[in-house]
Amino acid sequence: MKKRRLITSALPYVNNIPHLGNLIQVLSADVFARYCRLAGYETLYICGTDEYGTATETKAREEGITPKELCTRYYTIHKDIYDWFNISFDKFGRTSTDEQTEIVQSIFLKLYENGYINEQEIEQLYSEESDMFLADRYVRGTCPHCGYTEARGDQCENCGKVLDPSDLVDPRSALDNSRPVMRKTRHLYINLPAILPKLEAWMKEASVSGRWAHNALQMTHSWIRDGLKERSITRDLKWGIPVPLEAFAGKVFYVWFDAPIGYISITATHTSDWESWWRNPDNVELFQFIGKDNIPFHTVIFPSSLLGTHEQWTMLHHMSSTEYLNYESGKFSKSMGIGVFGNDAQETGIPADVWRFYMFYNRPETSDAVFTWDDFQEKTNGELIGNLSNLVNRTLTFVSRYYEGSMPQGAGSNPTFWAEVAEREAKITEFFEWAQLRSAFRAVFALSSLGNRHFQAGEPWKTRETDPDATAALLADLVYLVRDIAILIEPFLPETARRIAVFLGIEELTWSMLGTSEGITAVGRPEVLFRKLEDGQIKDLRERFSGSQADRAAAAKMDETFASSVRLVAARITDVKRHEKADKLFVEQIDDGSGAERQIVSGLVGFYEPEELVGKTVIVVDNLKPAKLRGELSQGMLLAAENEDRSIVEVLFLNDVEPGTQILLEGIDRTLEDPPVIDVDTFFSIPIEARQSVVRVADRPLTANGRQITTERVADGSVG
RNA sequence: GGCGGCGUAGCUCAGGUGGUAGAGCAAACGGCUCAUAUCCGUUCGGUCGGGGGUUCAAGUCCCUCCGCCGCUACCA
Repeated sequence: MKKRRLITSALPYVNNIPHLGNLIQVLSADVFARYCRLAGYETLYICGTDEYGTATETKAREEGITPKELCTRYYTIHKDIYDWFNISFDKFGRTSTDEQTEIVQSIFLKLYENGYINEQEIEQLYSEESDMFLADRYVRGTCPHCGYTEARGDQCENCGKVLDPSDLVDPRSALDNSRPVMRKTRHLYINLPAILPKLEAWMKEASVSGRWAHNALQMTHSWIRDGLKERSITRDLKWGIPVPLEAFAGKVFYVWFDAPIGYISITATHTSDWESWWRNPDNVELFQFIGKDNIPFHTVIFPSSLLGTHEQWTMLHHMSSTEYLNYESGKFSKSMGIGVFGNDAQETGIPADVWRFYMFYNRPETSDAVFTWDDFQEKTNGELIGNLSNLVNRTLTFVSRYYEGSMPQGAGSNPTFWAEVAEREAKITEFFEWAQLRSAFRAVFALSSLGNRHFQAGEPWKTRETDPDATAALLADLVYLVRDIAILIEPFLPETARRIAVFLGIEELTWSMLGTSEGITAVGRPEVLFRKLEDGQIKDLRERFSGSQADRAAAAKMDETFASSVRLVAARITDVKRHEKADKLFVEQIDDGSGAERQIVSGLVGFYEPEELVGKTVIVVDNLKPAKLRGELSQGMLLAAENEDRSIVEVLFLNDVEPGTQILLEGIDRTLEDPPVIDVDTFFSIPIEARQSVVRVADRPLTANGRQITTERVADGSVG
């Protein structure tokens, strides 16, 4: 009796539109689920959007709609994309449901009864105006580290320091601008260390029987080694699941606690019999498909939550974690809009099966992989069309042309050929069993290639009249091989498999048909399965979705960007001290002409002595967000040129330039009066270089009082 | 600087527990014509990032250096 298989793919966060890199997990689980169904396992594939949490609450607030409305909007986008890719979910649900509330609360209460939940009292900011505790990111104020006035309570966007909202100087509510007060609040923590012995006992066995990947195990172990502590599971938010304790009314669970439980609750929205899946470890195997960044949640946090209930749950059996898919020369990036997104794929006019083909042919199974348009074209034309599609086409065309579409009747099948096929099919099945999808897929193409060789070696176009009996037998073998290939690719290319089945007059493909030679009586004239990807088409797509094109455009106007975002001024160094707690840093007092005191920190120890700097006039980035370097405030940054190996660092000194003078780009002589505050990354995104001893941005030299700024020792190098 | 990952043929990638380097594509040549100028065969091609070590034997283990990516820092 085969076990039932419960399959999940990581729940995508609702307000992210998935790109090809994200789609891999959902597609992988789909292939596995389709395989399991064909192979006769009772299968359930569950996924859905993860909806609770501050991110959606904030975004909904900004747009003036309810979080639920926002989620519904995005849920539809997700669903459309997955539908287009033919993902065969048994249920694609969402986490904002009554079932989720009920199950999360009951799991929590079990943990609570079993003593794995602790509470701690902390002080948090509270808005009396809005009558609510403020989530970390709803508090704004002045960063205690760098002085940035718009710092958020969770993290200062300026200096990047992780903050506690209570650290903020002069805090205010981002909702109503009122001044929040400190108020005591209590939060609940799950005691993961207390559950650890159970977790380890379970993991020791599960990781072996489920054949967890080496890297997943290693990641889990290191996570346990240096990170396992009590984790807070509640928040003072509205958009979430209420904590079912009177003393905690008004609080909700933190998303990471409830999200994995979404797998269970979504099942519950699909069938009232959900416990037969999730509370049935003896008969159900759980396969989870995730990205490599998600491993600890599925190996530690979620299992711990379940183990802590002291009840029976269906726990993770096999985990398939994919690596990253990169795009052309870089990474897929949601924030920067780089790459191909789910909705883009639809608009290319390229069928879903072709996308699916390439995603699996090049699935990032054991290491990161790269999506390139050239490779996409090459693999599609060469393998999908030249190899597999061609075998189908040449075989079926031959039969329908020379045998009027009826199944050739010959001297019986070739046992040597079928022995080889059977061996390969067994291997492919084994790959499928452990979700080694890419290996399985490639092996199918190798099998197809074998078919092409068999066809070629048999030369039926020659023997058709000289030895009709043998020729008919050969063709019959090939037709059944085509049928087998249709079965084997169904999980990957469902639409294509269905079309081949139609040519062969087969209603339903199943794994048990593999290797058999019966059931087909007639062959229809096949239509071409795929159109080749043309050079011009690929070129257009590459340009349309090219990040580098945007980069080129940006580079072309880099000087403009610089002129409108970076303000450089001359400043005189009045004092230099060694930083007491740092080996490489000087702390300089400077006069920037404004009369105000100003301090900057520079990593010049070893390159300059203090007396070489005092009294000199240097160039300072004026509108850089202040930062604290090893405890000392740095309000700006001085410019220095360095050669390639950083063996020479040359501070850019100015002669006869008054402090406060703005440094300009030649040809763009406009001063910047009210510059935006920029962070270091923004600053460094615009390269300043020394070329032939002239300091430039793009090709424009920097000038002070109309004179070009030059270097003495570093003729060519970068400036920062 | 620290932690993690990676570096295998022109390209995209395979290579549990160490035992004479693999696939596909690209390139060159030849063959075939049933098939979407497709298919089949042959050849070419790598001191497995550099160096050192352990071993009878290392792409595979250890050390070190270099380069790239991610996170991070007294980067700037």
